[in-house]
Order: sequence, then C-alpha cells, then structure tokens
Amino acid sequence: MKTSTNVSRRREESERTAAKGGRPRSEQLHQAILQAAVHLVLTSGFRSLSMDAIAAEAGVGRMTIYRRWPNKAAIIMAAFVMRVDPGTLFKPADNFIESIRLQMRTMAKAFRGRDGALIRVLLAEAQFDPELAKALREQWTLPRRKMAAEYFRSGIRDGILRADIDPEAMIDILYAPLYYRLQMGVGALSDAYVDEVFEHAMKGLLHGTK
Amino acid sequence: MKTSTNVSRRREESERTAAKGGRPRSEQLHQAILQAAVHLVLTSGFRSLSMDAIAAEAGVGRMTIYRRWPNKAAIIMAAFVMRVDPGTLFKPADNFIESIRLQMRTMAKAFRGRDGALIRVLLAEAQFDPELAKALREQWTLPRRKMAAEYFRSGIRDGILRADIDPEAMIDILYAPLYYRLQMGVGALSDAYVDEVFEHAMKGLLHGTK
Amino acid sequence: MKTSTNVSRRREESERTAAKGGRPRSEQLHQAILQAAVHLVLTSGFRSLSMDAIAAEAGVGRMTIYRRWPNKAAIIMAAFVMRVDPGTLFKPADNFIESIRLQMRTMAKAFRGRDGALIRVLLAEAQFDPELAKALREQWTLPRRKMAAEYFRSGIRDGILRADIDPEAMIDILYAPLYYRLQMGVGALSDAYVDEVFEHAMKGLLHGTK
Amino acid sequence: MKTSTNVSRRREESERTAAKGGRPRSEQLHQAILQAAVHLVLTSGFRSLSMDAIAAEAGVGRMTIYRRWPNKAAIIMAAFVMRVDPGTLFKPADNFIESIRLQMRTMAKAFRGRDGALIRVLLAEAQFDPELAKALREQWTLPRRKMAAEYFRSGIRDGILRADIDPEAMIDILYAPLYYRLQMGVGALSDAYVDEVFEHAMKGLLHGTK
DNA sequence: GTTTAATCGAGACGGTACGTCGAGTCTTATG
DNA sequence: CATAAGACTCGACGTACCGTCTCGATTAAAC
Repeated sequence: MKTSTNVSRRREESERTAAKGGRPRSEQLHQAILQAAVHLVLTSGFRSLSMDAIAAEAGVGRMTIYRRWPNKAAIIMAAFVMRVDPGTLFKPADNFIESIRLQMRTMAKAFRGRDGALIRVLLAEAQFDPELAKALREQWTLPRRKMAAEYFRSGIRDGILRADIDPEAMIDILYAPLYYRLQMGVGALSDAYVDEVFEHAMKGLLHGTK
Repeated sequence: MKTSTNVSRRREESERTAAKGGRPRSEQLHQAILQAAVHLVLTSGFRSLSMDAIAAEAGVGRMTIYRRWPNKAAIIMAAFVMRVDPGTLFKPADNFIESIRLQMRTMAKAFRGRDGALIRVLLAEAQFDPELAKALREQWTLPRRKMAAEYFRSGIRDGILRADIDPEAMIDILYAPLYYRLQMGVGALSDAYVDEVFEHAMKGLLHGTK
Repeated sequence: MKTSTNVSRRREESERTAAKGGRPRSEQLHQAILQAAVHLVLTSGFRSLSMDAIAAEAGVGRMTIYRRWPNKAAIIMAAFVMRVDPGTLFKPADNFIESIRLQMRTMAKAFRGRDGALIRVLLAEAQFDPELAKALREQWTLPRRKMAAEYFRSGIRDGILRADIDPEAMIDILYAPLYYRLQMGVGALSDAYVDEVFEHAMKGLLHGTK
Repeated sequence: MKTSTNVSRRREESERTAAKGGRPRSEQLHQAILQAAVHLVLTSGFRSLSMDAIAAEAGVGRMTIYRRWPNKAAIIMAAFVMRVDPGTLFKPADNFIESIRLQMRTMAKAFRGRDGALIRVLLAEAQFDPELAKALREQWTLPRRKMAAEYFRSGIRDGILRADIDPEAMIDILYAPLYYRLQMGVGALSDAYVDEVFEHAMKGLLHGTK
C-alpha cells in the first residue's frame, strides 16, 4: 500500500538521518510533514488533500501536525516559504533594463513549475482565508514588491526610467500579467509571452506622440 | 428564526408572481436559489456556505438544488453569469483612447462591488475545479477578451494605436492589474489607480527614445 | 429494462381487457397495483419495496396509488385479503376431529406458500402500525378465530370435546405454533409437524391420570 | 431543548462514573447508546427511531454508533441481549409440573413489560432482516428452547411426563401462545390466560378416552 | 543509568456537511 | 375529470473530514 510505503520511507530516512547525528527529531518531523503535504498537493490537488492523508503520508500522528499549523493552507504556506529564495530579486547586471526582463523570465519559469502550482493554491485559498491572505502578502507579495520598487526607483534616479513613473504601477503592469496567466488558463507563460509583455509595457501602447 | 422568515419571503413572492401569471414555477425556484446563494456568499463567505443553508434560505429542498447544479461553485457561477451584462464592452465614444479608460473604470467599479466578490470566489474556486475554470473562461474571460481585442485592432487599423501592438498583450497589461488588485489586497481598486495603470501603459515606462 | 417491460405488459393486458369490454378501468388499475405490489414483495422483499417501484411495475402514477391506500402495508393487506378464501374454514367432514387436523394442514400449506410470506410481512409490519394491526385483526385473525370457536363449541355440544374446554385457549394451543414456526425459523412447517402438535395437544402432555 | 438536556445528563453521569474510577469510557458510551436507544423505542416506537435521534439522546456522534452496530435493529438486539437473564430458566422446584407453570408466568410477565416491547420489535424486524433473525434465534430462541427441552426430557425420564412426548412440540404448544398473544392484540397476556393454556395443554383437549 | 517529563503514533470522539434515497404532496399536460 | 409523469419539501441515511482528546509507547532530559 502506498501509505505504509511512504511511512516506512520516512522512517528509514529518519533513522538514517539520526545515525548521521543530524538535525533534531522535531525538525525532521517538520520537514517530513511539509514534504508530504507538497507531494500530495502536487499529485492529487489541494481539494482532495486531507489532514489524515498528510499524516499518513508523513507517517505522523495528526496531533503532531496540528501542534505546528492550524490548517492545510498554513502547511502549504510554510512549505512554500521554505522553498522561496530569500536572496536578491534582480541580478546586478550591467544592463538595467535587461535585468528586469530577466527577472520576469525567472519568475515565469518558477510559475511554470512547482512554485507556480503552490502559488496558485495559496492565492486561491487566501481568497477565503484572511489569515492566509495576510501571511501570503507579508511573506511573499510585499517583500518582492518592495525590492522591485526600490530597484525601479534606482532606475529613475539613474535617469533610465522616466521620472514621472510610479514604481507601484510599474510593478503591477509588468507582473500582474504573469499572475493572470497563471490563473486564467489563457495562453502559456512562455518566455516569449514575457518578452511581449515587457516590450509593450516599456514602449507604451500609443504612438510616440510625446 | 431567520430561515423561516426567508422561506416565507420566498413563498409570498412566489404567490405574488403566480398571481401576476408570471414565470413558471420552475423558473422561480431557479431564481430563488441563485438569489439565496449569492446573498449567503456575500454575507457569510463562500467557505461557510453549505447546500443546506442555501436550501433553507431559498425555502427549497436539497434535491431541487442538486437537480440543477453539481456543487456550490456551479451555483455561484450561474448567478454570476445571470448578472453579467451581455451588452457591448466599449461605449462607441468619439474619443477612442478615453473609451478604453472608461471601460477600465467601469470594470474596476464592478470589481469593487458585488461582482468583484463573486469573481474573487469563482476565480479562486476555479483553481481547484477544472469544470468551473472552463466555464469561467468560456463565459466570462474569453468573450470579453475577444471584444477587447477587436476593439484594439480597430484602433490599430485607424492608426490610433501603434501597428506593432499585440492586442492580447495589451489586454493583459491593462486588465491583469485589476485582477491582481482584486485578489492581492495590495492597495485599492480606485479610479485613480485605474488611471495610473492606464497612463503608464499608454505612455510606456521608458524615456521617449523611440 | 425490467420496469418498462412490466409497464407495457400491464398496458397490453389493459387494452385486451378493455377490448373485451371487461371491468371498469378503475378496477383494472386496482388489480394491477395489487398484483405489482405482491409480485415485488415476493421477489424483492418488503423492505426494498418502494411506492415508486410499485407504480413503475404497475405502469401507474404514484397518486393513483395514494388515492386508494395510505401506505405500502395497506396495499399488501388489500392484496392479501383479496386472496383469502372467504369460504368455510372447516370442511363438514364425517369425522369431527380429523376435520380439525385437516384444517391445520391446510393452513400450514398456505403458510408454506405465498400467503405465508404475506402474513409474515403483514404481521411484522403490524407491530409498528396500529392501523394495520387493526385491519389484520378484523379481516383475518378474528373472523377465523370466530369460525373456529364456533366449530369447537359444536364439538363440545356434541360431546366430542371435553365440556370444560375453552375454545379460545384451544385455538391458541393448536394454531399459535403454526405462527410461531412461520416466524421463528425454528424447524419446518411440515404436515408431520402439524400432526405432532395436533396429537400432543389432543392427548395432553401428562400421563393419563385424569 | 430535550436533546441538550439529555446530552448533559449523559455527560454529567459520565463524569460521575469517571470520578468513581469506573468502567472505561468506551464501555460507558456503549451503555449510553443502548440506554438511549431503548428509551426512544419505548417512548416513540421503533419506526420513528433514527440514528440521529439515538446519537442526540446519547450525546454521541453518529459514527460512534455506526462503529459498533450496523443498524437500528442491531442496537436494540444488543440492548435486549444485555437485559436477558442468562441464568437458569426453570427454578429447581419440588413440584416439576408447577415449575413449568411458574416459568410460563415469568415469561408472560416479562412479555407484559419492557422485554415484551423489545421482543415484539425484534421479532417483527427479524422478518425483514435475516441477520437479525439469526441473531435473535441464536441468542434468544434456541438457548431457551434447549434448556426447556432438557427440562422436559428430565420430566420424561422421571416418569412425570408421558414417554411419547416430543419436547419440541411440547415447547411450541406451551410457549407459542404467549408469542401469539404478544403480537396479535387478541386478549391479554394475563396469568389467568397462562394458566388456561397450561391446563388445557396438560390435560389434553379430548375426553380422557385414552 | 535510571527515572521523569515530553512528545510521539494511533485512533476514537463530537460534530458538520455531504450527496442519495424514499415518502407523501402538488403541478402540469394528456386523453 | 382522472390519469401518468415527475418535480417538489422533508428528513433519514451512511460517509468523509475536521479539530480535539485519550491512550500507551518511545524518546530525551534530568538526576
């Protein structure tokens, strides 16, 4: 049976890790639960995900999960946060503009993969769960918006971007389309698409009458 | 008790309508259910919405609901579709550009109200329910994209918009930010915000080097 | 499909009968319903019997049934009463005593067949349904007890039975065992069993010390 | 409200028992459920008995009931079995014959009370439920028949009963009338009635021609 | 090295909502 | 007008999860 297989898989791993004198057991359980939750979400979807299933997959009692997180969404959120690269958003490239395009491509690539699936789930669930919405905003959305805004402001200071640009609006115009495509099922999140959005936004939609 | 109040409300209305020789009973039930569902979603939220509650609020048996829709999301979808104005998207204004801005404002206003709440719920639920995703795409997203794309293409033909613009990308840049703000809880969906997005997108983000 | 087959069966029969200028249509429906009900009880059991099923089997609307009987049990009761031979209970035989034994055998035979199944169902259902209990008592139990009591009394008058016998108790001693075996699943309701009960009751259980 | 009253009644009792360091909790629930079920059957009848009602009356979740018994009848059966005195059937009296009469009276008395109501329900339900029929036969009918048969056989051995008597037939003649009266609503199950049946059966119905 | 105190797995518990089924009522269209 | 068809309200069914709680067993720390 799948469950017991996974249980023993976790157990064996646990013993192995302990033998290596690794992290404390509590930390191992943490990881095992997050891993199990993500695995189940990616394979079976968030809706058919139950606390029981996570507990079984992780080889763990239900209380052990509830001791750490209040609900399924919080687990996925924790797993997602753990995966997010806390590093810099924009590579300090010699070409300011191209660096933006590259960052957008990186994000699109993430959205195409595992992170995209998690974001989709979290963003959707957040519509019903203010706690989660807050967490998502504070741990994902706002930090990245802040970094982007700062980067864009530096571009304004350096005279590369127009002075009358609002970084917040710029962020929305460039990145909202990625979220839109992630959720809407209207066309792919390809690099070509990213480029197109990027070019259009940069050049503007009107004739160069200014 | 709340329920019986609502039940009788529906019943009285039913008799009144029948007295007017109005719509067939079946159609009345349809409306009563949709109305009850929307009312409950708007007051108590989608998560705490149960088939029982809808049935009670509508003064209707559970089976009558299941006969018509397979789940809660489908009910909300039906209610939403019923509300959507199937008319033209862009008012044939003398000023092509301003007409776009007006349409964006109209949409933002809708998003601020009842429709926004429904869209939020539907879009979120659609992330877990492919059937709903399909319905939402076909009955909401795609038709409006199509109309917008045609309008934009006419702008290109008339030489108002640049010839090298992809209407699809233009749609995303202009409208995705509205969805983004609807969901993210990052700032309000005010007319001022709409204008800002509009202006930035139209003028472009770069210096007028073109 | 089974149902439609049966429906058309009834319909064809109906037309045939009508062509013969037979009983009024209402009476035909009556019979068709009772027949369908008995058929279903005998094949599928009383528990898995629904008004829908009867209506479908009889090719009849549900209201047509409810107009005639208040519930399933009443239908079976009606069907049962219709089958019961309203004639004499005891054949006027030359041998008074043997006539009793014969009557017991006749009853046992009936209990082994279709009537037994119906009695079992009715008697059981009557434990939960006072109306049915009354009907069963008045249309089945009491009439037969009365006839038997009279017959036994004639035996007393004629000096064949002891003068100090209470016919009611005699009825119970002779016939209750048949009902007991019908319900208990303890041994068969064979003629041999009937004879044994009969002999024991007649001779008494004690040594002939009297 | 009735339910909450009963719930708390059970709860308080639970705490009291726990304070006494009494039976394990699981056993308490068992008892509470059986008690609630019997109470409801005796007050409202078996037909209007629902799993929901039992659960509410016992202050218990539905699953807790389903974990233990498959249906209502099984619960009543369990409650009944628990009440049945597993002791000897016939008091070892100095007078063999009178001991039988006494036993019959004891049974009649039981049938007049709570046990009679339960037996009625169980016997009726058993006509539709082979599982229950089997349980009732094996846990009620057959054990008592066996004890009675042995007792009667000892009477034969001791020369008190006639040698040609079949204990099984004797059981039926003596006891079937009690079941008959229990179910038929034909006369009361009084001690006088028991005596009458007893006397008739013992003396035989015919003239002492033997 | 043993004892003590957490922490664990397992799983039963009360509860809520589900989706289905049948009873009995009421409506509509047919003949 | 009575009917067949079938939609309606109501309420019980049995299931699935939720989040809580209890129970031994296992582990880790304190002694």
